[in-house]
Amino acid sequence: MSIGYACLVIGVPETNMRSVIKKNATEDKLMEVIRHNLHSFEKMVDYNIEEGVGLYRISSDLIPFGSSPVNGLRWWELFREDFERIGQKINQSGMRVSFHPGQYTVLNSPSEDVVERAIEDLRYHNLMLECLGVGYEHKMVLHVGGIYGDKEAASQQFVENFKRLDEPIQRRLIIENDDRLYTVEEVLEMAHQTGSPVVYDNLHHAANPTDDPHDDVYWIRETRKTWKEGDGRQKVHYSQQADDKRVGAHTDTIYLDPFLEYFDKLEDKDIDIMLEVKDKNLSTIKCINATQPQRGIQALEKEWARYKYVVLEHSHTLYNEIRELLKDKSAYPVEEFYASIHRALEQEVEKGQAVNAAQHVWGYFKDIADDKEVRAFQRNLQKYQDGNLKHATFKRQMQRLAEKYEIPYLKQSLYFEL
DNA sequence: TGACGTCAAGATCCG
DNA sequence: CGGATCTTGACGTCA
Repeated sequence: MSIGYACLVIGVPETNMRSVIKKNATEDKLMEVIRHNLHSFEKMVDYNIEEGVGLYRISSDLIPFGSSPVNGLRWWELFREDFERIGQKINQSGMRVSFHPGQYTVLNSPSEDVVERAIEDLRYHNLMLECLGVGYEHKMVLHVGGIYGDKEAASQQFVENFKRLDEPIQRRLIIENDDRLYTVEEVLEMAHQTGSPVVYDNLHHAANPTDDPHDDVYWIRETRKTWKEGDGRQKVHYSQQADDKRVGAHTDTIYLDPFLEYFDKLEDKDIDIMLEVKDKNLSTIKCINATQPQRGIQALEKEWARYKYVVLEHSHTLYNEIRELLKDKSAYPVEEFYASIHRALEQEVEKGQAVNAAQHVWGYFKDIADDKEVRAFQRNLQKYQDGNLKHATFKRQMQRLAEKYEIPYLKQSLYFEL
């Protein structure tokens, strides 16, 4: 069983992705951005290995205009060594990677041009997986596409166009129920014709249910049957409904109570769960820790190192409570730990508390900062207290110092991210 | 024609 | 001039 996240990571240095707009897409610029993005990708893979994250979705934007004539670079040759090196890390660690071409890759479109570009886009994604040298259990997830006034005909069109894909791409492709058009039942019907495994997305199902009501357990059981030898473990997407947003919009973070309820009900734990959530790796580590008590209190202490200053800033009371909670080294109070962090983050940041936290952080610099930096900090602190400097700006100044003085403990702190 | 989703680039504003 | 903040891009479908 693995739990994973999509594309981006929070609070890990050197993992940002860059992009290029069409009018600036010169060869030089494309080379530079691809090199940068591959470096970031490798750092994310390293992070995943370090943290024991076994499932990861790679960003489709890794190669800008990867499937478009705008990018004429033979990137698969130019960066062959990078792909191979990263692929080896993936294979050696047992990590499973995937791609999820977006809502604009539409295989069943009535427009031949759109279909051709969708095929080209899938080739691009598949080529990256081949460059990495990963097996066919590393998949590409696709939505079915549009309806165009006749769902039955559009479904048949999907099946027809599927046949046009190269054989390796057919083997990689898996299809997912979406939140508006194709229900899991309809996707299963197509999957029976194409032989594709089906990814069950619980929130899409809630937003776009089948006529006959069935629960997640039922649909996970049904979609499991589409996963065959060589496809790897069954994969599902999991997310939670944000109360204050439209139906189908997911929460910013995964709430452990409903997640654990979902998890406990899973009939077969031999499954990979891709979380779709704004806080990405943060929820992933939380859910991994919550389902793997054998990780021990060290796992929570490691988490605490990242969260402590942002918690302190929100609530001194909860900061102290969590410190108490972690004192018993034989216990594993994972649910209380994350519940307290969540409660803290929900609280408004009060100025006095923010100043207190900032002074804790400043402690890392006070002996190494030069006079100019010391004066700047004191000036900013005063300005912030007087209401003349935004909280975020004040913190960004300190983040710069953390980067300049290469302080690992602060560079990985969520104090600068949440 | 806007909404949908996403995030960084580009553009512009400000001190 | 550098940094902060706002707008655009890139994609296809549907209402």
